[in-house]
Amino acid sequence: MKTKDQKQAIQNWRAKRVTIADLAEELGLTKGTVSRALNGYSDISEATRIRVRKMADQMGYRPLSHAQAIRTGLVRSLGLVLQVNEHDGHRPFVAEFLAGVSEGASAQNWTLTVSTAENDEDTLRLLESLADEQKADGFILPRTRLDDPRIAFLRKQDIPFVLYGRTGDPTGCSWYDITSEDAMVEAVQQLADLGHRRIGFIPGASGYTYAQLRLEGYQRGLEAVNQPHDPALITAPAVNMAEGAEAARQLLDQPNPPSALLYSVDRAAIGAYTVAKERGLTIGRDFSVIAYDGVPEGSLIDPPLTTFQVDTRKAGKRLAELLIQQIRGADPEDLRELARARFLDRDSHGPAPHPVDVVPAGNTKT
Amino acid sequence: MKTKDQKQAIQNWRAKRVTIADLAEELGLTKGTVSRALNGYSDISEATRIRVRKMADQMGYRPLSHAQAIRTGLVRSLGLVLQVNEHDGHRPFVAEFLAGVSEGASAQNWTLTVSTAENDEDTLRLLESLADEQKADGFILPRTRLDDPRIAFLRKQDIPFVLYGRTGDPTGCSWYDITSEDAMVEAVQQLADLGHRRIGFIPGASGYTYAQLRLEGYQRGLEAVNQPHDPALITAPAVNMAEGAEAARQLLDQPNPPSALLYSVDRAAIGAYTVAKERGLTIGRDFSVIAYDGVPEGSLIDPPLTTFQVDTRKAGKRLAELLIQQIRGADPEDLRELARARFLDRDSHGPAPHPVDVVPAGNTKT
DNA sequence: TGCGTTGCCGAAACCGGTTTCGGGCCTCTT
DNA sequence: AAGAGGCCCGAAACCGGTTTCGGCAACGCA
Repeated sequence: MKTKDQKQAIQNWRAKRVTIADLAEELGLTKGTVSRALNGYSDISEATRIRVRKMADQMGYRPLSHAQAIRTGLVRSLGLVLQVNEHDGHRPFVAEFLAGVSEGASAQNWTLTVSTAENDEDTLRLLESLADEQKADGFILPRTRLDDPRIAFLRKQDIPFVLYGRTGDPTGCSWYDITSEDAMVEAVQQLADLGHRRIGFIPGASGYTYAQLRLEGYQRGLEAVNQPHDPALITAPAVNMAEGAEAARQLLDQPNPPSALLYSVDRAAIGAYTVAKERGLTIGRDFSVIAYDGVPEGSLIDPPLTTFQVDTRKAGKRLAELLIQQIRGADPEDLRELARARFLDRDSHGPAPHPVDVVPAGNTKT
Repeated sequence: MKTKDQKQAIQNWRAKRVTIADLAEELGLTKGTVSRALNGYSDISEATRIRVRKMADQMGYRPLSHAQAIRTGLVRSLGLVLQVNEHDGHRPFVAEFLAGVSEGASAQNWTLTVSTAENDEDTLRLLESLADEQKADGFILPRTRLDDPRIAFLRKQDIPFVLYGRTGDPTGCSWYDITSEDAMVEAVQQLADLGHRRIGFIPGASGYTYAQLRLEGYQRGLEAVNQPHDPALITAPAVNMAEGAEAARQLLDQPNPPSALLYSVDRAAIGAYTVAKERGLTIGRDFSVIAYDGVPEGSLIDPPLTTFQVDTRKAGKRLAELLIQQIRGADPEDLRELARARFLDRDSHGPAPHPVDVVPAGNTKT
């Protein structure tokens, strides 16, 4: 079953690694005592605790997490299942997100187990087997939906998890999220201040919590600036260039077209650039565009896209920290955090083209 | 140290999970026998082997990899350390790559442990601790260099690894790679066929194997079409938009400027678009651009970028498979695979602007 | 002085697997 | 018919940790 080389290799690392038994012998104690000392049991005297701790450092002892796991059931690993065949609006962020999670995890000497799935069924299957085979002690769920099968599953199985995003039924859920709804409110206000009186809205993928929240943000924004809700100003969901372009056409072709388009998603907003070129319009002058996400391409296109930037890396880091806390016994409902997106004031938005009746004072960009 | 909830939770999954002892009891055998039966030892009769196999399936027995690991030293996990603060030309591919690796790994019931690092030192430290703590049985090394500290380290420690890319000293190395040098040859030939007599080359990040190979490919291409090597046609390395633009300026400002620019990296090539706009030139007509990588933005810009596409997902998958083979005892030097990039014939290249003396017959794009 | 606490640690079981060792039974020779 | 050998499996040690249990010694108190 095994080659000689392999056995040799195994021999090698076995020779090097210092075990708890080595430590115990060196200290003149038993394994059990050493273990309890290191794990802070109260029946170990302060003196020996320190002595053990010191010797452990000195000898470079590091317990094997999977040897511990066999008794404790914890492998000190966070699970992440990425669904990759969706609209790929989030792919540019994967690296950032991983960096964050990894940073948060390895700071406490935890690791990250990643897996990818094609669809919901796959995802659930993976969550199940990863949990069952104890490859991960808990999971980070990105891109949450209002009604999310992953949440239902993990909740039922009593497996710890944290959400990147919020969800319909928050019972027993922890999360970290960016308040993109606030960003939408802010965007509407900015546009209204610039004289825009009809603002079109292009929602994100339906079913996802973020899409719902951004829509609500848009609506709250309208109320804040005393503009009427007009269903004709809200298009079908758009998450990529083609859909974004289609949405732009539909809005601009109306008898009373909006002078500003508020996109839920950057990559859809890029579609508006195609439409502008088609029609010889200049974005930022003939009509305004504001979006959300902060994809890198946004700064490359002409004019650079006004949008909101998300600190994806920090999100990953906080999620890792929250999940670890939860696995260690914290109450999930105490672990909820929100942060704001950063406004990137670029050139795809500007004053409304046709001067309107009343422009609020002090907001006329010369 | 632990809450009651946690103990309860542990109780729960313990109750459910079927262990090898359960299996043995059900079969009227001992753990040892069952274990040997499942692992294909020769001292178990075919009959009982089948009986055990069947019962295992029926009861849904799945061994805990970390329980096995404590004796075997193998956790059935692949390690991947991503360096994230580099020029981010490869970030868009991270998701694809992960999907591939994950696919290859989970097909054989292995998992993937990911970690990120800021710099070389970090990376080595992580490799060391992941290997030492047996979080991974081997590693996949992306973005290899001619002289790669990771390779030196892992080789010395006798830890299995596979390269995504090649390296200076191939002793004991396995790899999967795309022959981007062939792509460069092909590009030069295409351009020469279109009448280009001076082709500029913009190298990738120095130190990386790919950069060296692509440069050699460019030079081989020149020889194949009988064009002279002119050092003035080779710029400093460029891996992002700014550097790419600078390289374009430098080449186009020469007294005898090239009519085509061959970039090692897509994201640098995008810089040429800025320069074209600055000078009122049209890419694909006034001068040609061909690049390499196949980043998504390439199809969004105007004109769409002619480039070579890499099947990153497949690369990840093959790498996972190769690494698993190696860990199972295969000779690393038998595990080497090369594949070709796919030419994306888009619009950023075209016939040379100033008709030249001799145009090879049959290659005049009308 | 006697007795119950308390503090502290050793001994041993335990977790879920793997691997070594030895021996019973059957078969095949001679 | 007896010895040799092979086929199979049980028994037990082992891997590197954790956790339970019990007991010894010192201490406090009456």
